[in-house]
Amino acid sequence: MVRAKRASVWKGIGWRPVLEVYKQMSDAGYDHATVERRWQEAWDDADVFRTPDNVEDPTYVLGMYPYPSGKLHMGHVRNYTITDAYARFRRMQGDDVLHPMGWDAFGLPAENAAKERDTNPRDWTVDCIETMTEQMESMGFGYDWDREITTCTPDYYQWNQWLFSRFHEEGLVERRDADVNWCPHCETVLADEQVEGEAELCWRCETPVEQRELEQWFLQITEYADELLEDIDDLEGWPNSVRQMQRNWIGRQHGTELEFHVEDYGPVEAFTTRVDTIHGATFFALAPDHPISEELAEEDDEIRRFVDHEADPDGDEPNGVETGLTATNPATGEEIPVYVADFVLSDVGTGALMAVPAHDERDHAFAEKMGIDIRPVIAPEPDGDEEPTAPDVSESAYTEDGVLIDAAEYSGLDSETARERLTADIDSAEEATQYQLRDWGISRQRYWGTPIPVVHCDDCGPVMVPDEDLPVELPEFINTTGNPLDAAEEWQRTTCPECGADATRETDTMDTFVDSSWYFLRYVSPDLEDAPFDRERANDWMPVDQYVGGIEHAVMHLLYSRFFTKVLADNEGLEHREPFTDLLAQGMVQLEGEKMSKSKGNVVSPQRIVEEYGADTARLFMMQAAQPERDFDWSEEGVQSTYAFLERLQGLVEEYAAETPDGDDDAIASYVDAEIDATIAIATAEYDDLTFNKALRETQDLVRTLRQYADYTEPHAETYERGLSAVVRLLAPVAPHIAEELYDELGGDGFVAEAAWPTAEVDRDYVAKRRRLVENTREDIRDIVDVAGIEDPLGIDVVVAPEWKYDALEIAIESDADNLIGELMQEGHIREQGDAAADYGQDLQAEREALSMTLEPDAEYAALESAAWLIEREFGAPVRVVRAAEADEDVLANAEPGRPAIEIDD
RNA sequence: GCGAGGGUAGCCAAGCGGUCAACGGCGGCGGACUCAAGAUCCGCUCUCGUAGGAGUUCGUGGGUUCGAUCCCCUCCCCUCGCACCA
Repeated sequence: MVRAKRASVWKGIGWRPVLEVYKQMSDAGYDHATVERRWQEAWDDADVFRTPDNVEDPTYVLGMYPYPSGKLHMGHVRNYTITDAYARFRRMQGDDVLHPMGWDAFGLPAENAAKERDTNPRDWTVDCIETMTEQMESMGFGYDWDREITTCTPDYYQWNQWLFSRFHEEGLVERRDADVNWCPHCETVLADEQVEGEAELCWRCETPVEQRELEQWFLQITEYADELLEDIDDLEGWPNSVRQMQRNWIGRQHGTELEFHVEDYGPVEAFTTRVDTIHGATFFALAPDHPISEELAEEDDEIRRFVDHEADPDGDEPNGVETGLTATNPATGEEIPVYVADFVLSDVGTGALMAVPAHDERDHAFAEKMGIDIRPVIAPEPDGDEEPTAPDVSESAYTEDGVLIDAAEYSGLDSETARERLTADIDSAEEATQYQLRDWGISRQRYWGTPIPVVHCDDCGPVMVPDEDLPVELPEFINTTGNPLDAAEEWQRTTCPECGADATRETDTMDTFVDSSWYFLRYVSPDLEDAPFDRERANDWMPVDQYVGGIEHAVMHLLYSRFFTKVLADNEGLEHREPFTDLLAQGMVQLEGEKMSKSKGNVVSPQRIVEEYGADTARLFMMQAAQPERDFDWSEEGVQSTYAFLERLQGLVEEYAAETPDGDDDAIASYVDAEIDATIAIATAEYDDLTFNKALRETQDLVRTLRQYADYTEPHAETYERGLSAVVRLLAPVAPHIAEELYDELGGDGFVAEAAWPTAEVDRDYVAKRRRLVENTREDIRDIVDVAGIEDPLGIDVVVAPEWKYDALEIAIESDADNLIGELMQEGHIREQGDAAADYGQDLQAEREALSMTLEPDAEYAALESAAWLIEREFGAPVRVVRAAEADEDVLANAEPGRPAIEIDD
């Protein structure tokens, strides 16, 4: 309340009628549509974002290219604002920058849309691309459109086919019958990675996936499993979550493969990671679809019934049926019963396992249910030289490593050693590695994709189409159920490249993830006619320095791209084994905590926002709302306040341009000047880190400081302009159009997009100390005024501590003497302060461990002097910053380094 | 269950050993301007305090430390990924 009244004291102090200007501004609004269009055209005319082929090693900034679905959504806008802002930042820092855009243009939605609209996928896709290109331009994204790629053009997809042939030559392509995931809705197969969650839903349409057996083409990514796994450790620029997801997906496990001899059937291979527990194996279990189970089911009704009806691999309960057979434990020679059990999965390990109920939770549950022996053979490591004692396994299994017990000559060994010994000692046992990763099935029974370049000949079988006959182009679209290529009979008819006989074309097309596994290489030389990419230039320009996209591609696209890169490195002379140095997985744009989706009807249209507020507002709001990797809520209020901010900034710049102020280069100017430096230093570091939210916060703070400056006094023109110019450039990566406009207004040469990034030499630590000092001092004054109930201060003295206190503080920090006061008193100039020295010494002693250096006395004086206007402005009273030498003794008692004494006259 | 990331004032969100009762924004409150409203500007927004003080706070409970929002451990909750994985 006290402070409220004070406002009247300094009303009207202002150098000019700022409020009037604001009022006119807000009535007029700012004409974002005109401004934005003007600069988009200007950039385009001047080829600002072109990256010539002859640059040496540009900073490669890339957003995951979009599927052309028709309209940009907020996720796209966020994704591409991040890359655009970063690319623009790097460009202003003087880097050559490669920032291209293209289209992931093959895919089922185009086929569905074509059917619905009675058109064809190509026309539909081209339309979508056109619309989205316009939208991207209206957002002000600065791409090198000369490098645009579109994967559904033969120019692009011929290289998918060419690469397929190269993979084939390297033995990385295989065709085989396989149980595959079949989406009945999409009428095509899906890779394992494209099936989501426990319910096994199609990643595109969320239809439950079925199993089918089909002849399929596979790329043998498993050949690279080890390298793909091990190189994850070096991907330090990637988020941990993504790295971990890829590790899990590859799922490598080291263990032992060994044979159990099953009565009547001979040796059966089992895989285990815990061969050290083999003495506790009390039964053997087969998957329901294991060949032996299937054979048994032929003869045994009980087993038949179990396999066909009861087995439920998805249920929580382990179910099983006894076969009456026994298996021989290769370590002990013991005969143990064989079960068919549904918790054994045929695609894990070998589909058969030795079960050790004492040391495995699942085996334990099954044994309890079936009344099978539970025999502990691993004990926890005992303390000291005590004997190991068997763990209690009646309730649950003991699954840790430990010391072997009741294990014949292996008793007493630790688990690790026992595993090595047993693997060596058991005849049929050998070390083995299992992976969860499967080969990548790329066959899709769809039209709108890259035709697999293969011809089927009755005599020669499947034959690769020779390179000179590539591309195999898609025929005209036929609107039919199932795969349109199956209906394209004429297209199918061809001759065998090997024997010349009549033959038919392969009608499967490639998974569109093939397209995206190398598109980042095509941008390097998009028009090259005799190779997918220019090898030399790719070696110079790759890898992508900063890649940005959604987390949903953590496994699929990002793993396949790594795989392709490694294959190209091994066989095509690419000198990089990883495609993406730094990866940012951007967060979602939500509405009231929920993901935006058409089905929920909570979608905010970027187009509407651009129309109402402009692209700059949309971009700036998004970038300041949260760190790029975090989810955040869209907020209409937030957008409005961002818009208002831009309007105010424009008012500030226009006012300056209309009439140059004529203030002095005084203490206030030096404060503003220091704040400009501080802002530049901090914002630059934050831009480097892609933490735009923090960079923008600093920048907006500076605008506030500048406004307060101009409100308070007539600014020093040079300082003020430097501040405005810094703000404009710091904002340029995120709000590029208005930045161009204001840069122009301030008389900048050329484009701000090509202007030099502002620089400042300041120490962030120094800035923090200075700001802290000023802030603390202001707070202290507020406290005093408040607590003491001072209505109307007449004058405020801020008194810097005497030099000897700084000396004493320094000594206190450095000293480790028990008696600090004694140590201080050894200094003559401190000792002569008498009681004051003793008092301060006691204070220091009390806070001994918490002391830290403040600014030097002169720096502190200067900082306070330059910030005095803030205090005057706030409290409406003249402020004197006083050096210790000019102050009274009794006042000085309260002054400490970093904490000036305060005297308020009321 | 395993793994990754989180839990900070009414909400969003910085901070990640002392300078922290904790930046900033939104919301709310008071004031300036206005005939008024809006916009804009200045403050306030954990509790108590007549000169900068004190108390209680950063999911929970412990611990390390002279000192913890910040480090370690337990537990709870949220989000994401994987999962009868042998």
